[in-house]
Amino acid sequence: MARRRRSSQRVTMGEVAQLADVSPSTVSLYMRRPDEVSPRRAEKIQSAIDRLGYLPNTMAGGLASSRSNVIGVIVPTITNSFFSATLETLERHLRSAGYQLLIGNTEFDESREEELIRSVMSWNPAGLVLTGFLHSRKSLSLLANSDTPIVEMWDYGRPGLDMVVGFSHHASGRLVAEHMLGRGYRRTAFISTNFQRDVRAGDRYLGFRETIEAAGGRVVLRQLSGRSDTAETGRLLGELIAENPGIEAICCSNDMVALGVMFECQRQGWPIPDRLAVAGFGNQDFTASTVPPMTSVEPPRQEIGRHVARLLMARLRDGTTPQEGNLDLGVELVVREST
Amino acid sequence: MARRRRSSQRVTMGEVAQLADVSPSTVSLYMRRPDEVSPRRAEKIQSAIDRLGYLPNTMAGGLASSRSNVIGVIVPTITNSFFSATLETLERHLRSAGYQLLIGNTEFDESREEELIRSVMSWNPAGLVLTGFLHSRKSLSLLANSDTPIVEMWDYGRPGLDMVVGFSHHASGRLVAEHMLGRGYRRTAFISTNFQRDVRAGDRYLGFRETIEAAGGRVVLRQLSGRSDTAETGRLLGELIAENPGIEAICCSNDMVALGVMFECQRQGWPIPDRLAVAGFGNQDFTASTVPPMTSVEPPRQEIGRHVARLLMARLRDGTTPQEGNLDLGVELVVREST
DNA sequence: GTGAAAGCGCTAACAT
DNA sequence: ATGTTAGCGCTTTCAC
Repeated sequence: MARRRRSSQRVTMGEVAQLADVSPSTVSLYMRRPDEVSPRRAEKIQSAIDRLGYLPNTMAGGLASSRSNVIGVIVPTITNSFFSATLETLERHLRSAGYQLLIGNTEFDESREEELIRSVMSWNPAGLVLTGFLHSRKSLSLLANSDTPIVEMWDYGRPGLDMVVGFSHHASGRLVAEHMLGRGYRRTAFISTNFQRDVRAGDRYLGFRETIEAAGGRVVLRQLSGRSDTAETGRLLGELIAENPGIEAICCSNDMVALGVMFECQRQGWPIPDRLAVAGFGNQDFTASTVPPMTSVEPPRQEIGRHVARLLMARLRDGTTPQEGNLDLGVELVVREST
Repeated sequence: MARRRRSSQRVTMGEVAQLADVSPSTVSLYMRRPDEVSPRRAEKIQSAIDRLGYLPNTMAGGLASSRSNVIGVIVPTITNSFFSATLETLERHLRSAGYQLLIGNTEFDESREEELIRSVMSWNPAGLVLTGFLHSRKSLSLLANSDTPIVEMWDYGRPGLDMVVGFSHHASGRLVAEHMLGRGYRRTAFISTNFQRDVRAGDRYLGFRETIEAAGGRVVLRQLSGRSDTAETGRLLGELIAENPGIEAICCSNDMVALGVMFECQRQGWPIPDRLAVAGFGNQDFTASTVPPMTSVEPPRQEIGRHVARLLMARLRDGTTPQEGNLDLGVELVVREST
């Protein structure tokens, strides 16, 4: 069934001006700096706005002022509690400062990032937030001749394009390794989402492996084919233990993988941590309630959002970058009974 | 090099035209309908674009054509696998058709929805996607005198503002109830995230309760104080069973709550489903791997995204709404060993 | 404090 | 097929 609608004309600033009996530029001034308009006219203008249901046209405003209130944010995926928590915090902080987030997700595809950067830059954004340091050559050249403030987030330890807010995934893997070594585990395994998809999981693995091996231990690696999948994790763990029965501890690239490991242990009747110690990454809500409670690493999801917003706004306000334009927020190991 | 520009200054269409030795409007035409430009000039224009690194200014284009490629999407939260999966699918489909998503999250606050609608509408969006049917009076009046296509998603069964894509949460609660009754459970409980936050969980509860009670059963309700929290869920379950030792089955408002219930059962040594049957909602990946595997309801997360995109694009293309502008996508009960 | 006028960078009639 | 011209709805000098 086809339905026709009147294409209702939007109210413009000029119409508001006419009704309020002032000039358009006075209305414009009122919208931007209300206290520079005399109370009498201010009131007339406001009532005209209310009466007509006026909504300013952001595009026209952005074009005229040749600056926008848009901040582009590009993440690998929003279906992931890591990035979505950061996004939510970032959104809250930036929106309250009058900015609008334009979110793009690459679905872990580098060429999509390029396309997204293109698309975001065409909005003339006030700022751009990227995930990690890995960008294609073309992406870099797109950003090279632009003076848009850029923050790379969720990683740390390599030179960034502009500002950086994150933490070292390598150090985070090391932290778990040191804990495992402290508990006396030497024969370990690392079960991970695919490094192709998630380079940062790869960094955590390296940090873990280097530390374990430096202490004379051993690390067997298993990668899932794609994203965290508890069923595949269970299968992988079964094979892993069949081939390496001496393994005492498993470090997982995230909590979901660790959950899959714990379920499989339960199914096999392997007591945790006596037969197998298990650690996750993410410290998601449920880690405190697993049986036994899961040792995990708490990444600064929300803090990242907060600081990205702070740096961006400092730059936008006065063109400066705070001293700490390169910020390592660190992680915390939450030790529970699974190790 | 023809001329020097300060790097902060963006290249305009006019500069491309100049370098390609054509008029701006030819460049404009080339950008929008390349095959209506002669191959010779097309090539010159393209090489000028490449050489200058030209990126069109979306705001200027939008203003001039008085239409935008923006689709506003407002969800309660993006930190929730339900909505984020829908968003990801929606984004993929709409972006490939040239649209840009403007995502806002209300954090379950009705007054924030109003503000977000305002903010989105100021972009003159081509379409608007809202979650559910509950909108404040002011929100409604904002939408009343606009001809923007609107889709309300993730719910079904009440009259919508325009188009609707979702499923009945009431029916989904009923489905679980019928399954439980079929298994012989009559003394049941419903543990839920807070209805204030999540009205749809409330609908599922109603559907569940009505069906159980119609069969002579009983339902005890427990609400969490906020979002799904496995620790709080454990506590609640403990109290619930202490006060109602006869309860045989628990229906949870989502899989995370059900996971909390299963952990608590494991901790207490209550065999599932013999002492207590447990069902979730969401059919998240991990439900297949819990011990025992969890019975859950599969909502059409991705399908919602797909169909919202489809309806929106049909309307935008030819102004029509397909036959099924009001779409119940239904749910599927996935029965596993936890019931 | 207020208004007139000149754009912002593009699109869309229309003319050629 | 290409160019000319007149806006889109707002912001921003700059007079008054």
